[in-house]
Amino acid sequence: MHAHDAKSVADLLTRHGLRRTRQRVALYQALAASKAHPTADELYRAVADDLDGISVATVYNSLEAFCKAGLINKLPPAPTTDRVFDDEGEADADTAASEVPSSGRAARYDASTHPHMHIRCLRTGRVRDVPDDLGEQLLAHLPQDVLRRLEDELGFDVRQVQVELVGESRSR
Amino acid sequence: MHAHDAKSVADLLTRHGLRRTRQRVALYQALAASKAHPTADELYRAVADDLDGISVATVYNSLEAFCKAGLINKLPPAPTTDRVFDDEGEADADTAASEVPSSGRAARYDASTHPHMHIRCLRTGRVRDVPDDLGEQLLAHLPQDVLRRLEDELGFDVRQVQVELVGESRSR
DNA sequence: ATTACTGCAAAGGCTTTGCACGGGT
DNA sequence: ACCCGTGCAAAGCCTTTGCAGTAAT
Repeated sequence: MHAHDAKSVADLLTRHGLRRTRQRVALYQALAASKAHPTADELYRAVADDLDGISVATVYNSLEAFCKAGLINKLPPAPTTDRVFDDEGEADADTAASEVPSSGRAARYDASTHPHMHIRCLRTGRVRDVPDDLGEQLLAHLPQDVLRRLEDELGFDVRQVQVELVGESRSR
Repeated sequence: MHAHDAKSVADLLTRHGLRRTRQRVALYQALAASKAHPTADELYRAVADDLDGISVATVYNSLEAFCKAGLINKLPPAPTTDRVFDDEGEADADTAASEVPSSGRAARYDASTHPHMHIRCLRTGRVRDVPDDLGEQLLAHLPQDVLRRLEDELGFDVRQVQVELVGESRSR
C-alpha cells in the first residue's frame, strides 16, 4: 500500500518533527511492515539484527515519541485470565525468531492510525486487523444519534470507538 | 439491583465451587458495590479497613479465582500514551482514600458479566459502564451477517465484542 | 482429615528513568 | 554549536510464586 523504504520513512519522521536516526527509521519500518501488532520486545528483537547494539530504552522512547506524534497507536495488553499465551511461530517480520515466549502483559503497537477494528485471539494474544471493508460495514452501523445522546447524558466527549472482537482462531 | 449482603455473596461463592472466606466475601462485595471498575490495589485498600491484615497476594488470587469461575471480568489497562493519569477523588466505595496515585498500568475488574460497553476517560483512566439502554441500542445495530462473514473469511470464532468508547469527560 | 485459601516475602516481567555520550540538524 | 536521541544500568510498578501455616468443607 504505502512505500516504507528508508527515505520515505525518514521524510515521515522529519515531517513530524522527529530526527531521522537509523534506529527510528528501522523501528518504524519494522512496525509498518508487520501485520501482527508486535510488542516492544518483538520489535527490539526484529531490528537488533540490522542495528547492532540498539537498546530497549531506545525502543520504548521511540515508540512513545511516535505515539505522541500521532504516527502510531499503542494497544492495551490483553487481560491474562486463564492460560492465554501459547505463542507459536508465524512467518512475519517481527515474529521470525519463533522460540521466545514474549509473555503476556506487554503493550502492542499499531502502525495504522486510521479507524479500524481488531480481532484478538484468546489463545495466542495476537492481534490482527479486521479487513477494512468488513470493519467499515460494522462501524458504519453504529447509530450516530445514540452516540450523541450518550455524550449529552454522560458529559463525555467520545474521541475514539475501540472495537475489539475477542475470540479464538479456528485453525491450529 | 442485586442484593450483595454477606450471605448472598457467600452463597454465590459456594455455588461456584469457591470457599466462603471472609476475604473473598469482602472483596466481592467491594467490587460489586463499585461502579468504578477498581484496580487490584484499589480493592486492597478498600477492604483493608474491615479485614485487618489481608495481603495483596490474596487479592490477586481471589480476583483470578473469580475470573476463572466466571463471576467477574478483568479489563485491560489503558494504553498510557501521553500524560493520562491525574487521579482525582470520587465518592465511591473503593476510591474513598482519594489521595493515592494508583498509577497507570494496572488491570481493572468488573463485577458485571453481562455484555455491556465501557467508556474510558483519557485523563483519569477511569472506566464506567455505558447505561444499558444506550449500550444495547448501539450493540443491536451491529449487523450479524457481517460478523458471520468475518468469522468465515478469517476462520475466527468471535466470543465477545468488546466496545470501548475512549474520550474525555467534560466536567473537571 | 483433607485441601483450598491465606499471608509474607522474594522474584518476575514489562516499562521508565538518570546520566553521560554521540549523532542529527 | 545546539540539543535531541542513544545506550547502559538501575529502579519502578504491577503481578506472580513458593512455602508454611490456617481455616473451610
